[in-house]
Amino acid sequence: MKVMQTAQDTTKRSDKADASRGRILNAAARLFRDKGYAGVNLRDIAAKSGMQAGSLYYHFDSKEAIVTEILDAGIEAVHREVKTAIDALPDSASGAEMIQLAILTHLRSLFEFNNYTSANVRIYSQVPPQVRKANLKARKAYESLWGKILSRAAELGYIRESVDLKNARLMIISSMNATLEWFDPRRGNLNELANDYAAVMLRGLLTKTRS
Amino acid sequence: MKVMQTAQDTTKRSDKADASRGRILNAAARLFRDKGYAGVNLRDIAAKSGMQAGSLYYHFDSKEAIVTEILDAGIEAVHREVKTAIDALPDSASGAEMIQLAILTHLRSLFEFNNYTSANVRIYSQVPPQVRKANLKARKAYESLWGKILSRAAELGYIRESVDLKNARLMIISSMNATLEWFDPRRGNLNELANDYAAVMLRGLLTKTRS
DNA sequence: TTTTCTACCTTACGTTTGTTAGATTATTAC
DNA sequence: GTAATAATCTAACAAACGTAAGGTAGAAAA
Repeated sequence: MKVMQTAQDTTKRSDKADASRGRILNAAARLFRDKGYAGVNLRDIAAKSGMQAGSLYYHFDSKEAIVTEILDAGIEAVHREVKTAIDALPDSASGAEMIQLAILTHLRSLFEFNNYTSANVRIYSQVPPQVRKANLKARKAYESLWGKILSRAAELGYIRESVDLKNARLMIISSMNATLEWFDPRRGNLNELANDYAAVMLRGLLTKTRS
Repeated sequence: MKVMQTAQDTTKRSDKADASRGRILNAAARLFRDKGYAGVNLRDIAAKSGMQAGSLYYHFDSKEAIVTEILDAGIEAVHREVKTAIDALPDSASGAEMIQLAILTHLRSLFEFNNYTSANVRIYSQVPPQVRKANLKARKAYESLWGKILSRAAELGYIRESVDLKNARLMIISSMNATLEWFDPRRGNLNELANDYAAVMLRGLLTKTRS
């Protein structure tokens, strides 16, 4: 199991310690996502990681340290994925294509790659203030990536002038995150969801004739 | 302070007990919304209600009983508000007008009327399974109201045929709920937010010429 | 005025919580 | 093979938790 490492964390560790850290983070991310920050205790995390609660402290300083790392990894993962996908697009890509691809990639990060991004979305508001503060820089950076995507599309004339880009950016991101509350990737098709989402965001619900 | 009463709860109580119950529910709803279900303890709720933790048990059987009542009241409030608003529209109203009004009213319930609806949105996924189950009927009923709104608009020809109405209903509701994560009604204008939201949902981001 | 009941307070219980320290086992270095 | 280090276990702690039981002040009823 390859371990996710945040940008700040460049500590060298043995393979075994790395694997254990990874199991702890994976287990904690899943639990946090499902039960909230305060709803999860260290004994549950330890049990799911195949160890005792006290052993967690060999790898982490505190519960806050665990959740801090998960929050950062969650944003960094979706940021990296979306940036990579967008950068790979040809210059000839339209604004609609850019936004559609960004939507698909963000949703994939939420549901497919790991639980870190979804855990971040779910528990960010419940976490102690200093933890939230530590995650803010990464969050702003990701929001800024969407700002660039939208403003590039706007410069090329793809976006209606009446649209407030600052609001639209937060609307899109938070709307996608909200799919966590109802969409089940085991029952529905993620690609179809992304298509439906992009269609509504880009073209709206209304017919053109009677709008 | 008038107390919100769920449909099931027809118990007669003295004015004083009613007022105390109301303070407890208001305090708990606010705290749950801000810190999550497990993140709030009964001593905090009691302190904000001007009493001691043990006294809560004169009014409620348990922490679960408190949160159950809050969740129900939250959905019932937004349901009632949206239904009242829609029913007051003239028959000549267009699909766009209906949906726009429903969006505005839902957002107002989230941010203005009380904290019950926002508490529901925030903590529903973290609450014990039996509490979630108890709230499910009210949730389904509210979703069904949106289903009616959208299908009526669709019958009248206002909605693009390619739009999946089942998905669209959940998309709209959860997207509005997601504004809780970033919109601050003390800094932004709620009516403008609702207008922006409705504009994107109904007409999308794209210009018509280059879509 | 006395009695009764309502709406609390006080205190305490058993459990669960995050965390620590020391003992113990597994792995690596020599 | 032995020593050293790394990784984990065991056991316990102090605090915080939901909850229960019995007491009390004030209002209402008699």
